[in-house]
Amino acid sequence: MVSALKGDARLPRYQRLAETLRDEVVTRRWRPGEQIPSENVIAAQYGVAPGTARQALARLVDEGLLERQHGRGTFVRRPSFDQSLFRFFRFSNEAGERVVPESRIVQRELMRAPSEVARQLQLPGEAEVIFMNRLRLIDGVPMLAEQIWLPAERFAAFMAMDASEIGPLLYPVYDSLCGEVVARAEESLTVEMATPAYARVLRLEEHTPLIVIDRLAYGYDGRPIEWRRSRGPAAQFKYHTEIR
Amino acid sequence: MVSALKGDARLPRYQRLAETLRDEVVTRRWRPGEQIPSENVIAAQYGVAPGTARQALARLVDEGLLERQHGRGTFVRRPSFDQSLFRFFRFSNEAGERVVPESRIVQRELMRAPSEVARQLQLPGEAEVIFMNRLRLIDGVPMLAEQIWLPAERFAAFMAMDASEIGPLLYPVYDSLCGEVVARAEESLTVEMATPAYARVLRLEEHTPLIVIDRLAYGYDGRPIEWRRSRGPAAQFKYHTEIR
DNA sequence: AAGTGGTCTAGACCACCGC
DNA sequence: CGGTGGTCTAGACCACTTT
Repeated sequence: MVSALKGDARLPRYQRLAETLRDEVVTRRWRPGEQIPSENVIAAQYGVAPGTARQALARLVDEGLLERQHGRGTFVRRPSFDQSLFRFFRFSNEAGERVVPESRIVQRELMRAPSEVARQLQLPGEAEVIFMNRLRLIDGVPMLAEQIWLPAERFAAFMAMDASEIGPLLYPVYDSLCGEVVARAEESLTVEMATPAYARVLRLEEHTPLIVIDRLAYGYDGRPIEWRRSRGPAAQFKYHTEIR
Repeated sequence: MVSALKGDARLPRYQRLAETLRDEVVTRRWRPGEQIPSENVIAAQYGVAPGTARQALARLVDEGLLERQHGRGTFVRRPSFDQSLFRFFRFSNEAGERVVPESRIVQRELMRAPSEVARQLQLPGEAEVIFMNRLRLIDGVPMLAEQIWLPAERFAAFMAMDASEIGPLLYPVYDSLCGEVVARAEESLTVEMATPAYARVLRLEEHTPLIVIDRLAYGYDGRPIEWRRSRGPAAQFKYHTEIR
């Protein structure tokens, strides 16, 4: 039997099919890394021509939701953006090699959400959040100071976890422990002068400029999951982009 | 009679057709703003199915080379990226409105290319370049200090032009006077401390951080056209981006 | 009404992958 | 080898713009 397409019947079929398939990912019936049915199967399932199914799949690949591999199949893309730091900072160790910075959680506690945090995470003002203070280090030298906030309600299992068992990559932990998958994030960059406290932590002179990166991470369903603010030395900052 | 497709015959037709059409733009047989033949005409012209022509056109739209308008036709896109400053700085006048900064060319002269300029513009070390020093101001207050270098050989007509007749947008002037069309550009951002000279020009305290934007602009053919380095107050800097 | 791009169909054949 | 996605064809019909 043919399944129904979501959305307004006046919309193009490939758009309605794309929305229908997107929903499979959003509701986690299709999970990251998983293979989805072939385009012929999907076409038959929803009663459209293979070319139309193809167009829908192409759109979802464009959006970064799916990945296609010639001869193998179509898969739900596993988002991974912990390389994101490298887009902004030149981090290398003494040998000049690029490395993933080591990670040290300095502090982790429950608190009432500060007003900006509540606003960013779209929580009521009195909501509880998990607050973390984290350092990223290379060869033992602190390169980045991060503050991280999570809605306490959805991250109870994370709060219960032993801090020493948490590796440098948080998003996979969010997924496996709390079922929260980060699908995309918005970042905004500004420059500020190091306060004495940050200068001490990052071993810089006072009144050295810092790059501040605010990142709001969203799930597939568009809800905010995590807000973090990272500070690093502006001297290490370099960003490259193309425009047209 | 059917025209020949460019490129290796083992490549997909739509790729070869895309390259062939790209060449029409690169060689300026099709000029920015101009309408190009319809997909049916192109398909017949090159002996491919309309769907294949369509695929080639879609790719060129993706690349930003063409624009399609339903019911009207397909057009060579007119690149325009002087809004690029707004991606990095929040410039507004006393009334809080966004404005295109006024432009004042402080200096314009011929010189031997400094080594970095020669490298960026891919010129021999002894080549002559046009050097410009330019200020961008809002309500008479300098917001941005720019240094601009052009290959003297290709920009003789620009050098001859009266400086007072040059508006805030240089790229259209490059096009109309010298036939040099900027198709894309690469930018890289870093932070540095204001030297006394820049602090004075931009009316900032000394040891204030500046954002430095290096921009190398390329023509459709991939040759570098212009190199510029702009400096503005880091306090006004804000950059927003999405990752997934 | 004529011409354009947008959607959709129903195939064919090819290239790549894993068994 | 069978199954997958990638390319290509040759149409039909629709939606939009212009004359």
